[in-house]
Amino acid sequence: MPHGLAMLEILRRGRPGGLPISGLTDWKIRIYLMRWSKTYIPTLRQKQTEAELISHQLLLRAGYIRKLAAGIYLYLPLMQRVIDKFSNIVREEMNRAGALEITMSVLCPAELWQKSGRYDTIGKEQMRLKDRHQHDMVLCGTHEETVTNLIAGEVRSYRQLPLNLYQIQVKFRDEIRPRFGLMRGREFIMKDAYTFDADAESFARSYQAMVDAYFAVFKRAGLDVIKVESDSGAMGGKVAHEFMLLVDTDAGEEDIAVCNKCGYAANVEKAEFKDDAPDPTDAEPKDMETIDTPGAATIEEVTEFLKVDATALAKTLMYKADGKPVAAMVRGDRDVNEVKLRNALKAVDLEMASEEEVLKYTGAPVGFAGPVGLKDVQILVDPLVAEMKNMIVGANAGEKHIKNVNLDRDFKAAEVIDLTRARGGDTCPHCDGKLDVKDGIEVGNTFQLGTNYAEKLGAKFLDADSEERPCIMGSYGIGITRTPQAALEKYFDDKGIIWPKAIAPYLVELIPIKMDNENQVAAAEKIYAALTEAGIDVLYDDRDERPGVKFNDADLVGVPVRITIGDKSLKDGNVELKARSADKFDLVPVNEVVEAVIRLAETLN
RNA sequence: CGGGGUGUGGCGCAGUCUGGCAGCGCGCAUGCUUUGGGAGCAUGAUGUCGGAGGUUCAAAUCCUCUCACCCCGACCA
Repeated sequence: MPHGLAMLEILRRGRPGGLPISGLTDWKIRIYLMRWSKTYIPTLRQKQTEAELISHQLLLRAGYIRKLAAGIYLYLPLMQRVIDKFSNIVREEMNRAGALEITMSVLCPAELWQKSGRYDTIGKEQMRLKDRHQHDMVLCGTHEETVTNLIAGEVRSYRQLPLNLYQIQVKFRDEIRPRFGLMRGREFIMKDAYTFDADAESFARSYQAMVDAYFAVFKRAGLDVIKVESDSGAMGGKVAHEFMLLVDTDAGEEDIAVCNKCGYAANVEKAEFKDDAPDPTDAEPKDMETIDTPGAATIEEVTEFLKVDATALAKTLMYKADGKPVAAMVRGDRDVNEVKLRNALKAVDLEMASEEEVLKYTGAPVGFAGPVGLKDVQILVDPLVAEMKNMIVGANAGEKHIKNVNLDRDFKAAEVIDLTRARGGDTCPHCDGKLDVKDGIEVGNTFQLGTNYAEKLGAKFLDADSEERPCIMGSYGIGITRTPQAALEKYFDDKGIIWPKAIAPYLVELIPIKMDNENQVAAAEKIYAALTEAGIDVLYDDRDERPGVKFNDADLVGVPVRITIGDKSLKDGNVELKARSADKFDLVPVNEVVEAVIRLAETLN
């Protein structure tokens, strides 16, 4: 028996699940069962109603995932292979960057989160439970507390730094509303890395090393991502970046402001901008005048009623920040950026005031709030409003507005601070380019954490001058399960998935047209053996199905390269080689298939 | 948590308004015929109609409670 077929016998008897098969060289260790009839790929013909996004729909239909409960998914054999391939890319690039792989527990004593202070601020998203001894435990959605605790007391000298620890592991966040399949699940897999440095210069190098590694990871995975500035949210710290995959479908969960000239890019939550509106009139302050505006509550209605531009109005929006009333003022044509507002207030809890609360705070129904005469309400004013003269605002009375209102003369601001949400067409804060707002999916993030966690959890060391100092930390995530799904928002057509080759479950799908044709099966076995020996992942569709079924399943599953074996070409000793992304195939002699596959794969994303 | 919606065979759905034998398509099993883009014929299996309680001679259908899931919003390292 030829060597190839002997090996196939080993494979056939091998255990599913990818356990190493003895006697194979290192690079063949990840070989699995690859016959369709022996694996488990439950494809579905019909659209599943539970899925909205195309990527989610495809993963369900092509047999990659199944749902167990809201936001909790099982990864079937194809998905497991995608996860393995992407994880390995991440692992290799992290290791190359000098990070060390560890595994931390999903469970964590609540005590550590109480120490860091996040137990009280992270909210209901954190899953909490008690063990049999009634000890409070949490399920980790991120591991700053755990890893910092690990380091605390163990790292005592600057000589032991820098340190970069990472894991690829399950996370749990009890999302208020899970959706979009793997993109917003409650349980998911994440690569999370944590750096510990002794000083700022060292930290800058560690951070840059992670940024470089991230670009390398996404490039290898066939994904174009951009790095954008982001808000650091509940992580604390000042500087943060997100790695975004820009998409054209409606799956974009984040709005990204991108300068068309200088490369500035930021999450709209964070984005700064220069406003282009004409300078406010330099008219002298006029006397305030209360005017009736019957039936005009919204900005549109008021501008229509008074025949003025929205830029002449100031909106006063009522919020409740940690239980206290707050008024946020932005220009009439602008929207409040709630992240900026939250940061300005340093509030844990921020929500818009209800209709009843607005009535209580302002004495008027929604739509007529204004800063003049507001009592016991903190007023934050956007700079664009601060420079307005003779603005029009709500009168805190039903159906009334006030004209010619001026800051300082007519009301006082607790603070003048940027509260406005950037929008497409705004001018870049760093050059004279224009900002474009695009839809993106976050696939990775990096945070500069400073010394907050190290101080609270006692990760301190002695520096060269024998002084005790807290570690400077960073944390870095890549969504292992979300990224492949995000990729599908870009790589699909009306027939199904078109994987980038590096994260495809298999590189090649092998389809004999007729399984009861000896010549076709013999050629298939030969090619299967040759590709397998060359270390190429092949999915051999050995089912006795009609060709249409096999072709449609192949297109749905999205393996990048397809080899079709049929009588038409086989009579001349050829098989058909076709890229999933192409319309046409090439004829290739049976004994040259391996080289041809490698050559074709080189040209594919 | 607020608003809207859906639970009927493995999947997709009809039936519910107006109570009266639980149906259709796909899939599944067996046989025959087929075989280059989701085959045809024949035969067959599969349901506590999400759950509990109630009304009724009779409940998938009406009433009450409850659970799960989906969509919109708030939230999101």
